[in-house]
Amino acid sequence: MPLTRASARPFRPGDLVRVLLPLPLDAAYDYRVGEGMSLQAGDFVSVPLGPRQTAGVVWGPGSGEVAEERLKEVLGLLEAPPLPDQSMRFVDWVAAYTLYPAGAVLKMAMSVPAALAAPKPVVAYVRGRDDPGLRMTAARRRVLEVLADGPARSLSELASEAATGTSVVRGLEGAGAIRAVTLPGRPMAQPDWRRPGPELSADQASAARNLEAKARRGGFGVTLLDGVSGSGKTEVYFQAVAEALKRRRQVLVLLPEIALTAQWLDRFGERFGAEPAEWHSDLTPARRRAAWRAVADGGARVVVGARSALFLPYPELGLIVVDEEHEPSFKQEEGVVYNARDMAVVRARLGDFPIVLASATPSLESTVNVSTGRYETLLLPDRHAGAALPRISLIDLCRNPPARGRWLSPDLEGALKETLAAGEQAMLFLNRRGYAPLTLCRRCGHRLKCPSCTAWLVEHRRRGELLCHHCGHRANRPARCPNCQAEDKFAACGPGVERLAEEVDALLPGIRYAIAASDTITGPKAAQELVRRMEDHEIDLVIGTQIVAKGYHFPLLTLVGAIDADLGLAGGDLRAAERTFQLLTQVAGRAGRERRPGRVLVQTSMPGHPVMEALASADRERFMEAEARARRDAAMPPFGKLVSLIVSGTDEAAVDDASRRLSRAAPEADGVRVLGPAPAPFALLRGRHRRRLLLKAGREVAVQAHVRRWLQSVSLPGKVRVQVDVDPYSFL
DNA sequence: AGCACGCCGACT
DNA sequence: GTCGGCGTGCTC
Repeated sequence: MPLTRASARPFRPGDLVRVLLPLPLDAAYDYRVGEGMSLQAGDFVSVPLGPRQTAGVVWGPGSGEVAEERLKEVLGLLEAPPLPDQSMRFVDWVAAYTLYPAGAVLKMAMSVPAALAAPKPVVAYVRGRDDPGLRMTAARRRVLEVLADGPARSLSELASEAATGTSVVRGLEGAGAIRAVTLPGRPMAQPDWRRPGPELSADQASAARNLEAKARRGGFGVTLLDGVSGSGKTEVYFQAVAEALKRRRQVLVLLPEIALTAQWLDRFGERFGAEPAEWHSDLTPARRRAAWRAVADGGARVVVGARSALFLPYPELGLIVVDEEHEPSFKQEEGVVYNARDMAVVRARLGDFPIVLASATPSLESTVNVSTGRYETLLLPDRHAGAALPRISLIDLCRNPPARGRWLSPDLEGALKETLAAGEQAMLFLNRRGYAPLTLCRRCGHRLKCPSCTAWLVEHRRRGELLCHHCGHRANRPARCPNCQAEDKFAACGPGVERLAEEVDALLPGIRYAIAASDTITGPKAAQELVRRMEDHEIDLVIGTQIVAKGYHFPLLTLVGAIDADLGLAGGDLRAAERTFQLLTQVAGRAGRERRPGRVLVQTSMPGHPVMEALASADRERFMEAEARARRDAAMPPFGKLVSLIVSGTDEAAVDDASRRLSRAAPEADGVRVLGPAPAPFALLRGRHRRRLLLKAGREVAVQAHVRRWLQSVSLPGKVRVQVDVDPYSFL
């Protein structure tokens, strides 16, 4: 009916519309709808902005608060499906919660500007006219034979099937023997929910049925899938994925570290017979564009991605799975600061569909939400296929120390030798990149530090450089001490994975090992290569940082050694104990995942610490209860709320002045306290001085309103920046 | 985020 | 004398 059509596109020529731009502006801008144009909320449009033009989204009717002479006209409607209403509400919600401008949040949903143009038609080749005069070569003949049967091929497909280069194909095109045609966009291969899943254990099957029923019914609800490492959580939630696909809904699976998901993708492919759409930072521009577009037009039914995949414009999202939900890397620390796990729950609530949080070591937040009844829980207490959980033993470094200048205790060294002698594989875990975390001058004690951060320079011997892990500053190893000019007096202090490798190499000459750290495993390809080398038993040992804790399944790996289990406990971080427990449990979970039993040796100088006792006694519940009690007593999250403000700038005096003024203007209300200013843990970072204020409030307090009013009440010079972090994780 | 405007060091 | 460094501010 005309009536519904008119109300569906309510903005007509001459009307004012509010257009949200993907920029950190405080508000959406008003524009006038041009002649011959009709718009609706969600439309992607092109608008003038100062001297340039930008893409934005029609957010609603104009505010009418802008002087007539400043108003400009919408330039045009872009050829992309409109941003779904749920995505718009999500952007507004995240902006209000994180206290970032809505435009900054929208930018995450519009991260591929090229996707807003009409998709390029797919060009493919078919046979052209038969020309007896055509000069024939072997390569040309192969090309024509390939096209003789079956469908049109793209340039690259045709060249590779005919085992020739693209120039031959183009030559034939020029000669008229083949011609290019445009095809409608190629549909992507679709995951097939009808394919039978693997046989599940009784526990798995009952959890799977439960999730399946939730996906069938729809409706918002959070389920914590709490299963020990190796219990087959993935297969269980795949059942819910299959059900959502059957209901014609899109599915999003969030993984903490997409570089490490090669094995996950293989499993998905085996289960559903097609690849999901991938979304992460190292996609090529073309694949990025294709993925965004496929999500927007509904062609992508399953998306697996890192946290930013949450902001893609799903028109039919019906299930989210957050795998490894405890992972701190779900917290985005740059740009808009948000926690993807928490925002995923919000997204599910806005869309009124179920969400599954999966982990072998659930976060305290989720555990508490289960105990208060906000989340449901499904338990998988046993490893799949009868594999046993590994035995965890502590090695007391005070009683059983390594030799001087070494890091492997005699016990761990012995276990390593035994394991390799038995033809099995081992993993050594040390959460420190590089060779040594600190280099000092033995004569004067001078320590090499970063010129623009409060941090030591870390020696990376293999690259022959000293690196700052915070700003990327690089320096060569100086020949003489910059302080006392002494030559050759530098001493490396403490171990990193490279130094550990050196020790192992000396101990077991010829041992085949790989170092796995963020600088050696840089993307999915490198991760896949590591997996392959382990599976093919090309290497006997992996020496890795925290990136080896996640998700890997190495059938022959039976020994895990944690070199310095206490590393994460230093520094008064709120979540230090929880995180250390999770990390060590996850690393331990790599051992003995198939028939051969695993063992885990944890080197610690604090065997009496609650984290170590919990690991040794496999008593997660008691540990988490004690953590929860401590947090409740201190009114800390999740029993209280925190907002951190980092004041930063290059001018230290201005930063100090701004922080003091903020402190004086701090909100005064029941249940709200402001601590600080204090030097932020990195008081100097990338050349900027930093001070921190911390707002602490009761659970019931609407902290956002307080902080918004607080920031508005103080006018600060432009050279001083305030970064707001609602629910800070790392206290950096 | 761009892009323009504006105020201090090494060039024809 | 200017070219240009990026620090600061504005964009409906």
